[in-house]
Amino acid sequence: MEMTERKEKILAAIVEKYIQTGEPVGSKSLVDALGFSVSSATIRNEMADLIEMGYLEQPHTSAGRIPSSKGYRYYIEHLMTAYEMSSVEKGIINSKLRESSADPQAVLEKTGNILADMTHCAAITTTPADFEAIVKKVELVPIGTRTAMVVILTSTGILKTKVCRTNSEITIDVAESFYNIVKTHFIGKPASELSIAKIQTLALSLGEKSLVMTPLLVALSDTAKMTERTEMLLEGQRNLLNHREFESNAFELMDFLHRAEPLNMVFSSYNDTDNGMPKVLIGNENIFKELQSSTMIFSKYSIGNHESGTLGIIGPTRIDYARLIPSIKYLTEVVGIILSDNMED
Amino acid sequence: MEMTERKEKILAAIVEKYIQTGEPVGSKSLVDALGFSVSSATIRNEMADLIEMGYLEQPHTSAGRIPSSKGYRYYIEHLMTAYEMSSVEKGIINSKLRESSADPQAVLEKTGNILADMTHCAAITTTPADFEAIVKKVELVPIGTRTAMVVILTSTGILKTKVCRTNSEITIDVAESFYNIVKTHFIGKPASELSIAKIQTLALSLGEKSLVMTPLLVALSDTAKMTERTEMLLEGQRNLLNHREFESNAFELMDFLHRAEPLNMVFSSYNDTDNGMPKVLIGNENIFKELQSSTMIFSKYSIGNHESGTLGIIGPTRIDYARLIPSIKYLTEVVGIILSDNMED
DNA sequence: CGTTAGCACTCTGTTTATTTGAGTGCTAAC
DNA sequence: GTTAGCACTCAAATAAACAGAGTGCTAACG
Repeated sequence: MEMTERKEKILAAIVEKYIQTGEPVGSKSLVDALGFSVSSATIRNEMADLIEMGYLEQPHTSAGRIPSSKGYRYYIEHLMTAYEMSSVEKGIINSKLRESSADPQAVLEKTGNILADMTHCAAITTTPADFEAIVKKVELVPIGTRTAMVVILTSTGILKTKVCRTNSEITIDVAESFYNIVKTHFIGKPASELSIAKIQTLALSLGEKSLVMTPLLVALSDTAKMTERTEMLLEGQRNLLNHREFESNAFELMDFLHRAEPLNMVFSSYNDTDNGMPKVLIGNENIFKELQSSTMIFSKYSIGNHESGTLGIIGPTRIDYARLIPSIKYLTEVVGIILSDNMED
Repeated sequence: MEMTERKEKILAAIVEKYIQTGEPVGSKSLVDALGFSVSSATIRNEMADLIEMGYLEQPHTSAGRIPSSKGYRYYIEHLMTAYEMSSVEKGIINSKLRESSADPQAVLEKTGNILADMTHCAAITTTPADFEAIVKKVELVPIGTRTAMVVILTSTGILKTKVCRTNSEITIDVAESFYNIVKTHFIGKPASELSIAKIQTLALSLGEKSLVMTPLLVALSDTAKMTERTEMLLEGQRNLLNHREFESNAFELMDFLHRAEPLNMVFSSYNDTDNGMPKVLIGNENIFKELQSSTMIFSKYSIGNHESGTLGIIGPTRIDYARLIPSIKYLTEVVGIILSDNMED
């Protein structure tokens, strides 16, 4: 059976009405919602076809219809007219994000908040990470006589610090040796080379200085690891409680969201930028059963030219796709721009 | 009417049974739970007295009894035998926290996680803050030609950093001037003196250098402010969903917890350390109506000798006080010790 | 042939009535 | 002061009845 224009119009009307009301949509209520005039019986016939084609579902025999995952997908790919954000809205978002633009972590937290507020869903953002990043700069900042802060800056503009403590005094002499080692072994090389293993072999060759140096180098290695590791920020989980579809299993969903690994798996298995369009996973399109009554919309922001992190939302499948997809797209772009600004020298 | 030993035993039994089962406790089921043998009628008489005295409540006529806030309070103050944590448990907590002991933020996050896991409640921790802190050290770490990181260390061991960007190059000359200004105006003085107002008057007196210097000084002021501001970390909110008492209003409660100010108000209005014992606020003992069906247990950790921050939990009033109060007490002590360690030079 | 009116049928959600049982409060006797 | 006994209360569970939204099907229509 093939799709006709009228079927498309009916499908679109059902999706939109259902998104709006949350109630299964009946044939009668569609009669007036549609532009052209047909009887409810005709619509029923068409709806029966749409069910057969897999675009609609029936909660039970004598109930209205609701869109299936496939129905939503057809809708977002062929039927919906994406909402255009006004420049005012854009301006507000922009200025909110610029407030704390120097700290990536803060920017992403804010982004999460904005997303959660805008969408009434749970928002997820991941901090930038880049496995190919190279160490650009290392600094050792003295804090106390035996305490210092290690600072790493990578080529992708990621800045991480860590405080470490040693057993003996960090003299100027020590600091100098530290910088020498860093210069010859690490600057200009991938951060991933700063492994514990390498540190250990290096420490062995240091002789008596090894004792003071090792903690510093270990801290350095830890910090380097931080530049590679993505961290997940979860905002607005409480919004999930306002959707009836999660009444019963809100805990399971929230618990799932806290286990970062599976989500990371999802994010990383969709690495190809779809021309900058956010990726949408609807209901049973999700791999994890915990998500199969939800929709995820996410997108990768780029720092410079590298896809560095993800931001997205999780909500019910019944969600205003036409508005949210463009919003997430825009936020992704802005975050990319702001964080890229940070990178330049 | 005065309290008798038998009444106490009955009250304790009711509280404990109710905490365990969540069902109103009837007179019959108490007969065998009590050590001595009396009939259910006698217990009923006693329970009637306890209601009159305000220690018990009745959800409706012909139902069992549940403890009132006052009843819980009497229980924790006179009747319960505090649970002693085993040294194994203590050891586990200790080592978990030591893992990331250098970064206070990380320690508190971990603490929150541990608390949430242990108690199945929502856990709140606040970062250390001290209004009387004195600026001990300031560093300017070069990041790029026009970017630098400002570092502040206070007398209470709080370390904060902020990246800032200027419009012109940060030369060695500029850095020197910066250090001079800092040395003469800020080191050894309270962090609170680093106000924007003061920065502004200072900037005016700088002449041509003002242009480069102002962003640096503003960043410095911002960073100083960060040392004073407490930040709230909320962990394990989802646990609240597992308590029937929050079935209907979980959203309201979670939403309340996200508005940091009211909670801060609560924390700061109980500043006196009650001999190191955690503060317990049960049901209607809470000022905010959003909390009146919950119990808060919190306690202040000290860095050095100053009370610096708070950690605690929020859960239903029906909670295992005998176990949780000592746990929170212990955690508070450990966190204090770990963070104090960081402070020493 | 697609469209439509008509109608019996299905299923849910709501209301109302009935029953059950745990638990109480009270009284009178011990 | 304690207890057995008993009538009473109330929430929760079960059942029955009802209303109404919506369908599927059939037969008629243009």
